[in-house]
Amino acid sequence: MSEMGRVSIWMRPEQAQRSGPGRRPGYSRAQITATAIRIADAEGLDATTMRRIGQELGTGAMSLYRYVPRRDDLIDLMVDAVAGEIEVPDRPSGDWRADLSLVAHQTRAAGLRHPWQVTLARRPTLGPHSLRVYDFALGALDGFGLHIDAMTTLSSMVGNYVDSAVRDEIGWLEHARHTGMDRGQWMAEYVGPYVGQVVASGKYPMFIRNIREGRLSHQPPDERFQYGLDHVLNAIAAVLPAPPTRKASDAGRPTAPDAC
Amino acid sequence: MSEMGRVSIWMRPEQAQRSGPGRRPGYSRAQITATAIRIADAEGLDATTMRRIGQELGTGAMSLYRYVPRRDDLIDLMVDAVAGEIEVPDRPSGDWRADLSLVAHQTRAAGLRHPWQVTLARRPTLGPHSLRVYDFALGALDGFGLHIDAMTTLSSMVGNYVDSAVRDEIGWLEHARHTGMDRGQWMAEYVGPYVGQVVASGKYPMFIRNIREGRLSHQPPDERFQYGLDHVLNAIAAVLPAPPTRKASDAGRPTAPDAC
DNA sequence: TCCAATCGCGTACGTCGTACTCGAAATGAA
DNA sequence: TTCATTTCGAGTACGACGTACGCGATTGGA
Repeated sequence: MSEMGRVSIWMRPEQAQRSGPGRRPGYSRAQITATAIRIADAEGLDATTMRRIGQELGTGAMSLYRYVPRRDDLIDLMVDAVAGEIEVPDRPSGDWRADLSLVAHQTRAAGLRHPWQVTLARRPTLGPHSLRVYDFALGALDGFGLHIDAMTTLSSMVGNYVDSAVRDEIGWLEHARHTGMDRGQWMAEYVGPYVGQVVASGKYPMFIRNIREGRLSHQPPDERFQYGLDHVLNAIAAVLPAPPTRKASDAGRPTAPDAC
Repeated sequence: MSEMGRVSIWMRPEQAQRSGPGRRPGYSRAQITATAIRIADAEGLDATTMRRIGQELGTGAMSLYRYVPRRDDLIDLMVDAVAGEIEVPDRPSGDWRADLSLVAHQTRAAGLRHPWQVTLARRPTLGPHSLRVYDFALGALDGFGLHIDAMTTLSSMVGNYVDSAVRDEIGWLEHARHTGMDRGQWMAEYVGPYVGQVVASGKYPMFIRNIREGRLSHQPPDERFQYGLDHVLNAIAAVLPAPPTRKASDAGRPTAPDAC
């Protein structure tokens, strides 16, 4: 029994309705995962302890281990459940820019609904929902004659941008939860004086220019996100060859140099 | 005294040699940070406990709190110390592509030397060394007439790529430390059978193509990193206007769009 | 010399994940 | 219906963790 969890959680599917002797399970992975996500959304991942989840379900901590080998595996399940909220069509539409834009916005929305998610740094989740999103994003760049490696690289540029942007957007949240100060306090008390001191020091000229001339951080989050996303998609469009078979709508950003 | 650490660690510099009564400190922030980094390099961040650091220094855990308000702040110090290993010139060279490439490779090297670093998901570190690197990378894109916001966005595309690439490169390391299995075991036992099962299922066509046709994951890490970096830099080059004042050497547009 | 400030650090508290264990419950076979 | 078999629920316990608190030892200035 102490050999549990020596293998990927995705290889240990929950046994569906068993037939045979023995008591029937009173809970389920989906129920436990949903409860854990609810707690993490409201109070952060640190508050999402096994005891707390059990308490929320009206049971003890150890009961959960009948359904999940380890807390880390439960977090894998949580991440994939969040990926399940990302709504993408079954198949790319043919407009790669619209498709990647859709994935980006959906992923951002899911990230904002579940702020704890971006605080994680883990190996990529291989759960079914994550794979579905991955497949859609990669498929959007299919049909240009690119090598699969090039498609992966370009597609992940969008993914990397979204991750980074969402992390910036809510990065202060976890910190706020730890210290109990909201964003205003954080700016004013925690880093504000330090930033002022750095600016006054005269070192780091680009950092200072960013503080002085940068408008991005003063814009509404939606516009800020779109601004960066447009830059990334423009850069991709600029290296994307013209689609060979597909009719060139405004999708492919014509006259692009070849990239591979 | 319990008000300690309610403000950024960078606003609480270590008091240099104090003059006045009282015992002289026997340790230093730099010494504690270096010790913590050494432990984290060898055994991972989880093993880098306050007790362990103290033990390595021949003292107790609580002694460290004379120098560092909280463990989180010590981690900030560690991150900035790693940034201090990134060697960049005082000022960009004028060849933006060479400059960004330098930062990318140096950052990767530092990340590989300190694998724990990429497992962190934190607000950006504002320490002096981090700011220096940030300033250099941003300055490389100066002189094209771009708005500071555009420069920030493009520069961070490189940073995001490096972060993601290094994370992929050593992502299995932390996991290996937790489970005690090396990469071979991890592939063969942990996800291997699952990946085979996914491929056999026939779903996720792009994922399958990546497994079947993708050469990237079978290449040496250095080439893999360079491949992705070239794509990112090519994409940036493709949206970069011609430099107005600077003589157009091979810097702005490398005339080598195909890197595959 | 003596005072006050500072350091080193032992002790202790509340928290965590989870290994172990055993009674309770649910089934199929008799 | 009865009972052996199997699984579930959950209490207890262990060894970590970060760190609050407090006290004796050390030091420079008056």
